[in-house]
Amino acid sequence: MARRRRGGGKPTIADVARRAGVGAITVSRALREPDRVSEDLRNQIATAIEELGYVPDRNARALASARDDIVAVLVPSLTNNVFAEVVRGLYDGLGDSHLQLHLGNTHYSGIEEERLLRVFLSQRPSALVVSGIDQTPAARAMLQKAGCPVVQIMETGSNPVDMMIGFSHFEGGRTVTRHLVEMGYRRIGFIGARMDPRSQRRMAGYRAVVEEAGLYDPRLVTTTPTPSSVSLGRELLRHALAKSPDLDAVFCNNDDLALGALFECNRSALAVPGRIGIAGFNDLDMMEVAFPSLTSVRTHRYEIGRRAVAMVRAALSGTRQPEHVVDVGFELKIRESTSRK
Amino acid sequence: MARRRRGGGKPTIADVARRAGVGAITVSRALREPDRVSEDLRNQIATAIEELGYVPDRNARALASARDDIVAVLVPSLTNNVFAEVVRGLYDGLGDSHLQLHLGNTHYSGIEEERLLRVFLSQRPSALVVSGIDQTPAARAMLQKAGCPVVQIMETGSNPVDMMIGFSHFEGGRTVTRHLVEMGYRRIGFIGARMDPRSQRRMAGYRAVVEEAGLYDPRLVTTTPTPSSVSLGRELLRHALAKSPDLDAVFCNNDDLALGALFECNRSALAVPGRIGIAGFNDLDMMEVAFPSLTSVRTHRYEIGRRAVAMVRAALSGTRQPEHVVDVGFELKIRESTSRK
DNA sequence: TTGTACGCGTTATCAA
DNA sequence: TTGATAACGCGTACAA
Repeated sequence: MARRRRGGGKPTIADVARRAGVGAITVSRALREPDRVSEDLRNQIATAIEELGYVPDRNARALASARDDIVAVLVPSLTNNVFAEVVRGLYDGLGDSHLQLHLGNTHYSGIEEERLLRVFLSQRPSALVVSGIDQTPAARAMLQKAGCPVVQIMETGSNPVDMMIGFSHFEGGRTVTRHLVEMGYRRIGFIGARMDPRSQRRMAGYRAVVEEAGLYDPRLVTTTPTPSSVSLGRELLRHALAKSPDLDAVFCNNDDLALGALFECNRSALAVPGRIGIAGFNDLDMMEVAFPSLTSVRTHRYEIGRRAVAMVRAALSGTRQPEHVVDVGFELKIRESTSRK
Repeated sequence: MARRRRGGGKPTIADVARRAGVGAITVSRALREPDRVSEDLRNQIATAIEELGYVPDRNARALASARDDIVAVLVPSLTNNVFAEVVRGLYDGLGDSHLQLHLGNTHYSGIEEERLLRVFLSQRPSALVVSGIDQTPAARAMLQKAGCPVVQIMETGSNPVDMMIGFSHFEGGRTVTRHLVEMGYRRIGFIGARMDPRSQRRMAGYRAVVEEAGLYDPRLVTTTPTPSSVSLGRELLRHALAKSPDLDAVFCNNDDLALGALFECNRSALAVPGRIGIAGFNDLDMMEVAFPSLTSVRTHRYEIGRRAVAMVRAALSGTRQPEHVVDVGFELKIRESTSRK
């Protein structure tokens, strides 16, 4: 009988208004700025909403107000513990703001990052959070004219699109390697998986130190583009030992590899840290618990997530902070796995 | 001079149309159904889009077409490896469809799930994917009248809101425990963290088996609402041993706990599996690599993600599959940690 | 193959 | 404090 609407027949703000005997705009206001609507009307409206089961349509709202409460986030991986914690930080940073996170997984691919950027941009997000500093030129261009705050996370560099928060992976790599040298290891290897830009910079840090110490030997380096895993750590260490039987320490590109390396040593009865020293990167929870406990570099990924959102919120509310690039640093955690007597 | 638009002055489809010398609708079509537009115009339009840097507005599109390509996904955690892999499966299941994932993290809270459901519903998603079968009554009601396909994942049960794909955690718990009994362990403990509904059902499976075998003893059970971690596994095993020094095996609620338990045994020189048998749940990559390798239950979370999206796509295209509830099962992986000679 | 008129549900603007 | 009206940018229906 009644003319059918195009949509699924869901109640609209007009239905609520009619039922509450007020204008549509008043309902709109009651929802967004309750203070500006008299208590009487507010109650009538609330009742009508309840009875009708009205749910506001975000699309219409975004269209009409030319704004949107979405923060689009691009990370290379969700499975990777490190980024999972960044995301946790981002969520927690939201607090009581009305912002919503929109997650995109680039799978460590610049092309995919570009594609997702296009998709997300079409949502007219309030802000953009992207990982790393190695965007493709096209992606960078899109970021530049996005017309909203942009935060690059997990790394620091000299050419921020807008804001930036992270740390230097190169310095991280240097720090662990220096520690290994100081502990007296001389045949210090590097094993790395995936070898994304950040991994490469950590490796560059490693190389800088061993070269400076006159300890560099290409046969000590074992990498693969394969994604990282504990089992891969085991394999890579085996390869490394096959190539250089006199290897006496390894800086593992990340903690999963380090754990795999430890298990391989256990299985082959190679004493850690006596025969072989092991160090990882990121300092996941398990590193401290392992036996022997594993040296690693603690990165502040949760904090990075939190503060990235804080930066976004500050920018959105106009109170943009003076420092657009913040380096949260890292912390070397020396443990049993590199402490030979 | 020119009247300013309300929006940020971003180019619209009308701008593109004007520049390309065609009607707006033709641009719209060129974007969505390129085949229905002559090649000439298509090229002109593409050029205009390029020059203007036009990005379509998804909000306007969703509003006008009363449809949306978003699949809203609610998971209890993103940090948890298990759900991270589910999400990976979901992404991969998308394939070449135009669907987009919208992720929400409920933090294992029914209240938060309710809140997010409301938020997501206001986006009028094309489909909904939620974790588990323990929604609050209010959440369940919202799901029921969502007016779109709904998939409950990671568990099976008898009252699907719509579709469902997962496995029985109760059976999973029974299977591991039975294995432990069969291997001759007699003082079989259970350690569990977080104790969300799925953990509880696994524990119920454990209890069913040990009771049947006349082996049940409440002092063998150690649980905590604290989120799971490797270090917590270590602590819980320590507590368990303090309470029951004769403990000879543990079914760990998940693999992180199992790894922590293993490290604690290593550290305390308790032979695994000789003195203590250890079994985990989920079968993460590291379980096979550990020394000794760790028995676990392989769950098909990636597959669950993939197939959940497949079910959504089928439902959306009308070719709804006959079976609305699918049980993908699990697989007991027997390894060194429970194989005493 | 292309275009015109109109509606989608909401909010901004301005007036009452 | 409240309301009428006109956008917001795009897609549908129908016509050309």
